[in-house]
Amino acid sequence: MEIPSKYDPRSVEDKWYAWWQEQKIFKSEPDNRPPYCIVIPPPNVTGILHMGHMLNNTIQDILVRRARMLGKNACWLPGTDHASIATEAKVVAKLKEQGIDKKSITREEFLKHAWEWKEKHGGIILEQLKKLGASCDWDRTKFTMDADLSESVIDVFIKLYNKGFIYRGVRMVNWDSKALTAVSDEEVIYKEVNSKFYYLKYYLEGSADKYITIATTRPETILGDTAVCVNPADERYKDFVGKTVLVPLINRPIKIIADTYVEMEFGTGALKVTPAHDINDYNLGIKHNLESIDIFNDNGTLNEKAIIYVGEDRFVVRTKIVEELNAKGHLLKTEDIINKVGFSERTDEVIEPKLSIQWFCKMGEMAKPALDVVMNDTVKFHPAKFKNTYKHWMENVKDWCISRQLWWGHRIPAYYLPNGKYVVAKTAEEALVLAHKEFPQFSSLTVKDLRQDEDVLDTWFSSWLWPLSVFDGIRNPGNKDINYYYPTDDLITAPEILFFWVARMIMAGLEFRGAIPFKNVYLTGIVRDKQGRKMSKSLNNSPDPLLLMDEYGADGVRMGMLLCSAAGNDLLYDDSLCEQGRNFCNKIWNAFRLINGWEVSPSLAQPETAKVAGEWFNAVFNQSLEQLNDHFAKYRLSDALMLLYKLMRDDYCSWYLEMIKPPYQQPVDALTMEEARSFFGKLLKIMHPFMPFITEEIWQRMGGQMHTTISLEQWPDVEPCNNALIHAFEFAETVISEIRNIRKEKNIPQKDTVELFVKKNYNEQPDTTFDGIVAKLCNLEKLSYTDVKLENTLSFVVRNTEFYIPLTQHFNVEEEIKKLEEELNYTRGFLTSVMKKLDNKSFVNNAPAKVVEMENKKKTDAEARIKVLEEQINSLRK
RNA sequence: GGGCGUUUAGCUCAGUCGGUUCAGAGCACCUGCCUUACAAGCAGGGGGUCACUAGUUCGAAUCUAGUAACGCCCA
Repeated sequence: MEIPSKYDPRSVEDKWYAWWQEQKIFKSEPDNRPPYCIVIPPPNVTGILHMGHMLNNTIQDILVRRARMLGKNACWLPGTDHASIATEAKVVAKLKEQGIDKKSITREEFLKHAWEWKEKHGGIILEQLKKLGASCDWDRTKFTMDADLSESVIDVFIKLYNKGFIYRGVRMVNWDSKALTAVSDEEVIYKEVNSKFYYLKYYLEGSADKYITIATTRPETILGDTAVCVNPADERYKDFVGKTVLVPLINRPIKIIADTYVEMEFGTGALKVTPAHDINDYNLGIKHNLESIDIFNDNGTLNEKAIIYVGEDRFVVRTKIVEELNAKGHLLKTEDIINKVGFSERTDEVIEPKLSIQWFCKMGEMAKPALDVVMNDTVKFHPAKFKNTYKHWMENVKDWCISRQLWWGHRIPAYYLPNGKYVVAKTAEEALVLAHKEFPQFSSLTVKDLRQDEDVLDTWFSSWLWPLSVFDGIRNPGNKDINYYYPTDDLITAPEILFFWVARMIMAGLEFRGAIPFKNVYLTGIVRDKQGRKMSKSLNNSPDPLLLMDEYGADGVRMGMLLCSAAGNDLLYDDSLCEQGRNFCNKIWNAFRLINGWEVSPSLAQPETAKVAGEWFNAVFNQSLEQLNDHFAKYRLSDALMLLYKLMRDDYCSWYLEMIKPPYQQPVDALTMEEARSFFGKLLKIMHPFMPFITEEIWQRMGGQMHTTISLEQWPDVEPCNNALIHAFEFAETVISEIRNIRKEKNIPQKDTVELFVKKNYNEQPDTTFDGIVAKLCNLEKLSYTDVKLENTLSFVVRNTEFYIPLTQHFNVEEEIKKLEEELNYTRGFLTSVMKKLDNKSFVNNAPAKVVEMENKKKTDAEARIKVLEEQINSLRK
């Protein structure tokens, strides 16, 4: 059967993926092998596969597949998270399209729609991962809102509440007035925007001309002002402190207070204080016992406390109020400034700092041990530089706002009594029991009188349990799975979520199981476009991974992603990387075609060249395998792949196969064929984690045994081998390269044979190991040794051995002399630099003996070479 | 404003213990080849003041300090 000269991934990939699944290759159940486990960073159910997932999941698949081949019981557990804000926004939008307003339906009705949406769209991304070749145990797929995982979340809430770690409090939160929920600090993106600084006059009470000027970027918030603050050391305002001014337009009297918090140089040095709408003002308000006036509704419109503009949007009011302030003589001037404004990561709405009652989780006590395990490398970060960032964050950790004003998610298990007090329990029934116990005065209370908290928990409050809850480790801490797979081995994620996911998983692991959740954290970079911009929908600069895989093959794209991705570094993605991956697949494919096309003759003996070639490649392979294992141990996957690329392309294809290639249309001997196939098989195995599809395809074609998959082959052991051979070949390689150069310079075609004479000097004995190979690769008619210089021949010198190619018609004495003189000059310069060191007494006295010895060897070698070159030049000049 | 990191070839990056495995790799580029596995290929080649300055040292891309540019996180 004719094998096409181009590898076609499309005809291969789906076939093998389906077969792997059918054969349950990725299935894992506890047994007595050592486990290797990765839990997937659960992608968001609203998500579709993007380049970040491609990178992240390729890395996970490589690690899992290698572990499987190392004989471990490898389990890669997939799943998704419910992404409360993003999903709820999607569902609300979808309902709106259908003409349904969220407010007009009940919570239960809404959740029904949400679940329908999840069932329909929630699994898309996992299906896409299969295209990539992800070797997940799909039978174990989890979702953060599965019944068992949900129960775990609620159990943990109750546990932490009873421990006093969860409390309810009034705090300044980041309010998203579009999503109508508080968002965490981590979900606020600060962007620089062009703003205006408005200078406003606040007149002293009862005065028509005395005023104090404040500067603000948010004039609409003056309606919530409850003080003006100046620095006590500020001479300009000394007389004002303690006096009363009137808030413009509404004439509310407020005090002028003094606090060193105010910077005299900033703005006018007088600060309007709005405790309900600015975190710094809030703190100032607590200190000075100021009133907080919240003038905003949840949707960003003004409420009746603002007195004017009630019901109008905050940004509309900003424009209007400036006009009015100007018209009424309160606006002194405006200035253009650039300031940073927080935007919601989810809705891109300007975040409103807002006072509200939220649920919080105390972090201090849990942070301490979680910091320790990272600092002492119980949990290792790759690259380690992220330890610094982690440390800084953990030492300045703030309490975690865990409530969200949404319906999609885990509802907070707090039940309010008619008097506003509450109890925390798993069910309403249990809550009632508790209520009766804690509040005996409500003895007639029934379940119907209890009102469950309307809010749900932050999605991270379920993801932080992920490595535990997917194995049911919260509800059933003694079960077989959790005991076997936990702690998991490696976690692969982005540094962006180091704090609000990785750190919290470590905390949760230690808090709820007393053990770390994973041993290694591999932090990937962000995939950017060629110009270094983040990939985003709005820029439309992100390629569709599915189209990419269609064009270059999953293996090609996997290789493309990985080639440029040192751990922790951002990678600048370009299609040409995938092209390189595709080309490499084609190279491997053609190596297979070559071998596959050889006819074997059982009667042929193995030629000496093929024997040497086999020994040499065996040595190279084992040396490379050792390095490869080392790269894996250090999580240097990009280096590992590059090593494989060179091993396959340069060493196997360009050198080894050319060494053993039988003459055109001649058969190959059986032993050489066997060796070539065996090496190829080993190469396929160690490349398999990176390129699972092509390696399986060729493996099957070579073996023709459908019952064994390369995925379960054993990773080769490093065998002892002849490393001296590798070194010896370097000399032969230089000789071959010199001859190729001469052919090229003199335009001598490869098919014309040439003769080569070798003259050893200084009584050196020739190492003839590679002579046959040199002769074969350079198409030599004859390779012979000589004791005399040959005249009128082309020549070159390697180390201090002379080589002659007797081709008189190509010989030009001037060119030869020139070439040799260039080398002579270079070597003399080299010797000078060596002598400089050796003549330096401090160097000889202080440097380690080994280093000095090396310099001495360089000296002798250079001197010997110089002598050979000089003699040759002299003989040419005769 | 505070913390951290980065700066090596046109691009993306290695460079572990300061010293011949130290100036490297891949890509890109240039030259020559449609040589019978592969032009998605082969064989060659050019290209860097290791950001800058000072210091430590016999010796610095590597260690120290400062400067500059860029990036990330936090406020």
